[in-house]
Amino acid sequence: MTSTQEIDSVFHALADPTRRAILARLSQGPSSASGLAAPLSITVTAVGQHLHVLEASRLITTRKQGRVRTCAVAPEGFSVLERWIGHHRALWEDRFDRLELEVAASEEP
Amino acid sequence: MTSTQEIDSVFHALADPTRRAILARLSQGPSSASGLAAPLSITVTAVGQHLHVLEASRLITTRKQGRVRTCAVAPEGFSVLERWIGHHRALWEDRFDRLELEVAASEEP
DNA sequence: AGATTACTGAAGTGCATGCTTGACTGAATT
DNA sequence: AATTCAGTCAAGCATGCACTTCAGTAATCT
Repeated sequence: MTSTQEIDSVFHALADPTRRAILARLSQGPSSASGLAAPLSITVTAVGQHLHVLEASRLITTRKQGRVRTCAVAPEGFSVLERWIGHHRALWEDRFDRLELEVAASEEP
Repeated sequence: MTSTQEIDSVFHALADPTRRAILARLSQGPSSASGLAAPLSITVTAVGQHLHVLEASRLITTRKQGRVRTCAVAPEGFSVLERWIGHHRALWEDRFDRLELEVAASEEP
């Protein structure tokens, strides 16, 4: 099962363009916090805050060795997202199927 | 192609729990605005604002006949979401494959 | 025709959020 | 040992946003 809190944190994390840019960058390979900040033209502090949000929603993992924190994408957050989509798609396709049945039944009196 | 504006509007729409509740309700069948408002214990005005956001991101369609506006889920917004996930999954899995190749190459001197 | 119903628009409020600055910690470099 | 470098913490600011109330429009009911 997927709790609504998990879903909420994932969608909240992905709602921000800067965080999606960070994810796009990380999906091409790991990076440090300052390495992420440079092309975004924002402060390292701001990046740190985004990383905290992304890590809380399990979209990335973070590990600090020495003085540099290395970030990489994590599959868990994406799984939550995919399960949510799958669930809703199933609901609405099921409803669509039943609608077709009703139409078929009404055409055959 | 999917523009970043489309992606942004879809994620922004889905970031709000109330809007996701509306979607959950609509995935079980169409409803009017006031029919959506009742179980949410918020004003019809608030629902109308949410509907505007959801419609702009093509997650729902609405149609006003007479004085009642009927809402239903739409597949377009979800396609945008699925393409985004697929794109990122492809990037990171590709990277993962290349990583495995490197490891295999380094183990064979 | 008058009353009720379903929604829309404008304006306001309070809280969340993204970002900044400035001071600080600890690791690496010289 | 002194300095630079990577990141963190606290506080503040400005914008955005979800929601409300109040007023208005148009369709439906009696």
